[in-house]
Amino acid sequence: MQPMTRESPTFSPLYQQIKSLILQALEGGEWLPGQSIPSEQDLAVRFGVSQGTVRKAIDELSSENILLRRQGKGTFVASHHDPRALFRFLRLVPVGGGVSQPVSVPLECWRARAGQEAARNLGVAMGSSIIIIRRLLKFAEKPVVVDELYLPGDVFQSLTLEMLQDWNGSLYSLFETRFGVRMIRASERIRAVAAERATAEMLGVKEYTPLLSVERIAYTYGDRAVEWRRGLYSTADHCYLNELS
Amino acid sequence: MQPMTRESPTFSPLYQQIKSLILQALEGGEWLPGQSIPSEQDLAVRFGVSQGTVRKAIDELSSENILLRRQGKGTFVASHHDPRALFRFLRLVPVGGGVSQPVSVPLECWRARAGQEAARNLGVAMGSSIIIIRRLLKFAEKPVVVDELYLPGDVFQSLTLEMLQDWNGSLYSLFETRFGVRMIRASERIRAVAAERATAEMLGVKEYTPLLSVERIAYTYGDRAVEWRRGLYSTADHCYLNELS
DNA sequence: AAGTGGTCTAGACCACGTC
DNA sequence: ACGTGGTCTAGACCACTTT
Repeated sequence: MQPMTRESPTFSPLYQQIKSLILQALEGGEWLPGQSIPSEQDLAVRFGVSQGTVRKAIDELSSENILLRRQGKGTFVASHHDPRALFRFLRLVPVGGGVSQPVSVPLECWRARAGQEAARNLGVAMGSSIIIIRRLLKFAEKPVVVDELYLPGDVFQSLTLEMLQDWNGSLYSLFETRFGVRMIRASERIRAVAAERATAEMLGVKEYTPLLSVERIAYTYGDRAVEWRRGLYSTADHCYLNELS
Repeated sequence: MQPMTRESPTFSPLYQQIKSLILQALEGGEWLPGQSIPSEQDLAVRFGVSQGTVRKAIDELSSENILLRRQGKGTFVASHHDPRALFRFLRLVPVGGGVSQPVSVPLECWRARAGQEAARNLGVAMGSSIIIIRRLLKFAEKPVVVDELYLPGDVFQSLTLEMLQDWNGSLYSLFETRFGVRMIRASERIRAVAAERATAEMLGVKEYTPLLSVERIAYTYGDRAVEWRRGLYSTADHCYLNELS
């Protein structure tokens, strides 16, 4: 592999090309979440570039939380099994300051056809098969979030309510393990809404209580949207924490 | 300058030490926001290290939005005058998808003594002098946010309501220009609350309308807290956008 | 001792912006 | 033509982990 010259219309730095090749390998399942990838030196030989160039590619993938470097041990494919990954996608902290692990309680799971909004958010055709999940998130036995998720049916074909209930771990670790779908990034749109009666009951708050409405679109490799969800957060005992930097 | 050995109890990589020295120079006002800093080669000579080491230090400062590299031109001290810096600290987008610049409308500005909460959040002694600002944020003539800010009195001594009203630009660009205080990062805690009567009137919504309560602590160099604010956001036409990555 | 990532250096050349 | 940051290389040595 050689650096292209400015003459090339598709010019990009060598380390970016290496980064793409590594991403391809990841997407193709050559190295699975939790496993180590080859050493920098091996990859340098494989791609025919210097170790420094591989290093720079891995640096970026590492800062994007796609790979994880561990000195002396190697470089690993990031996994949602890692408890540190949890807070990345669930930015809820107790208002008092303590710590407690969330417990996911799946309520329903059914098939449907994509409406206009779901189709747009998931990047699929209207009328195509989708899966809808409703679920509760509890902290220390107390319900804090009620979620509704929309997933593309083709990707999550064999998903059932039982599978969700039998799994103890995050949804994303289930998706990663059972469906080979690893969430890379997401964007959330947050608004304030009043609790409707059914929601209020599930969360144990009064009707019309202000709640956070958190709408998320999550993406896997190649910026492909594979989840659209809307959560209603009770912020009596927890708040959404965001670090601006 | 030389790399320390593992024997040293204060071991840190050379490039981290260079990074600290650059931060010191920034904090000391050696290079002001918007200005360029010396070239990598000059800094390498000044600090007695290789260009690559300076480069790595600047890389990190650049990824933290403290410096800004421009190929062919040089490396610049980031400034809140840069319109791109605005969205970093105000993650509001129109729900329709259009674009419009916010306009800040200062309402009040007065002196007070720090209570327990303000003292804790600003890292000052209880009873010390603080400044409180109330202000409205409008998008396309419509009020969307009402803010209350708490600032340490010693840092912002000469601040007046007139100064705020005469300034057209963001608050942070005022702080940077008039008080030499540059905000580096902030952390926000978001909850949902019901609008009180006075707030509802200012935002043009009904009493008890659900609003976002966004509480922010902002930090300058050396992780020193220099602002505590609470904003109430009307999310009828705008929503808070957060990218999880 | 061997293998991994982490740091540091020196030098070559490219791409961008200004003079 | 010159100066700036951006890329790429090759090699040395350090720090951490495992064998």
